[in-house]
Amino acid sequence: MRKPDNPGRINSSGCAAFNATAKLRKGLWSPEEDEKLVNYMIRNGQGCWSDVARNAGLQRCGKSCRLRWINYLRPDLKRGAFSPQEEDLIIHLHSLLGNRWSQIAARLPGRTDNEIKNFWNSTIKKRLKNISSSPNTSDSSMDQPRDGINGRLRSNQEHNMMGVYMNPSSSSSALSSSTWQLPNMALNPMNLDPILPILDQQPTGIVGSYFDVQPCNAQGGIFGGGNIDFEGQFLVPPLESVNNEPSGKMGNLVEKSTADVMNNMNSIINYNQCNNNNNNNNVNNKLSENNVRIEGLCWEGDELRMAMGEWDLEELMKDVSSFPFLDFSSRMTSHWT
DNA sequence: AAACACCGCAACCGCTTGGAG
DNA sequence: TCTCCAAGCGGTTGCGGTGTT
Repeated sequence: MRKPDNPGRINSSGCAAFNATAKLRKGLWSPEEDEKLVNYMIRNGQGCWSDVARNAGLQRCGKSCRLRWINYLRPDLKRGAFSPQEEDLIIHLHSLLGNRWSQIAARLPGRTDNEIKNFWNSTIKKRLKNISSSPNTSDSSMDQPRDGINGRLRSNQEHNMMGVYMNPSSSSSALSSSTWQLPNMALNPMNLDPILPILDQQPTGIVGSYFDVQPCNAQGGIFGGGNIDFEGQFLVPPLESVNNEPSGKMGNLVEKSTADVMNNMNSIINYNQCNNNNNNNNVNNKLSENNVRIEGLCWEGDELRMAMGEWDLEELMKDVSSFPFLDFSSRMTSHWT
């Protein structure tokens, strides 16, 4: 926390528009200031933040008001500790999005980017660091995702394409497990995620893409195949910004069947790199037989690229051979028989 | 009980982006 | 095209609380 500055102190931050004419407060907000801001927002709603600060009678810059409202006073904020499900989701999303806290926060209703950022830096990062501090994972930097087996730092491209830090124990607190491994990724439409209710809050009512991940075995054989135990889960609700974009610009959002999801994913990862077509067919057939359906948001080609924030998938796919965990087919068959 | 170390988190800072004129 | 400004974002700071010695 910061000590409230003298009210007379000239603001030297980014609130340039006010500096010349007003002496602005900095530091912690008093209850009176909070009350003024809340009352104003309730009465007038959000407008230009400079006007909010002025009209609410606050000696604060608009930027400060905005932050206070967004991070603390907003009525729809969820308070209290992060649930294990939220932890899981944050970790999964961070593995995909990196430090795009606002993007992550957009998928966690009631949580702010600041809150998630703090939570990550103080709690999750530390736990991951502890996990990675085994003899084989001595590198201390946790800003990059790492291979849970040998501690090798992965490139951002690898990072973006994989779900890292997957939790083998499913919905329990993700990082409480000492057996964290990189996932072998596989689709599992059968296993509904306890996080799913979060998605009900998506404005369109469309449920987001849902993929499951397969934890690697405890012996470190992440690419070893073998029996599949679908436990770890992986969920990426859609970006609201994507939802709101007109079709044609950001891509259409389409509800698709599980088989379609499979096909999309296969095309996305340039499935030609994977050899076992029989297994792939086997999986798709199995999905079709069971008439299983994922209420999924899917993006194809450019659509997916846009949805993933302009990442160059072709670039990402260049090294697809270095992502054996993306080979769904060779690890799924035993589960479906 | 006091001193110290560590941690969590509210708030700040500086930069980028996008819209308006 | 350029400038200005508001909004948004991610990184950083530093205080108060808590745990440890």
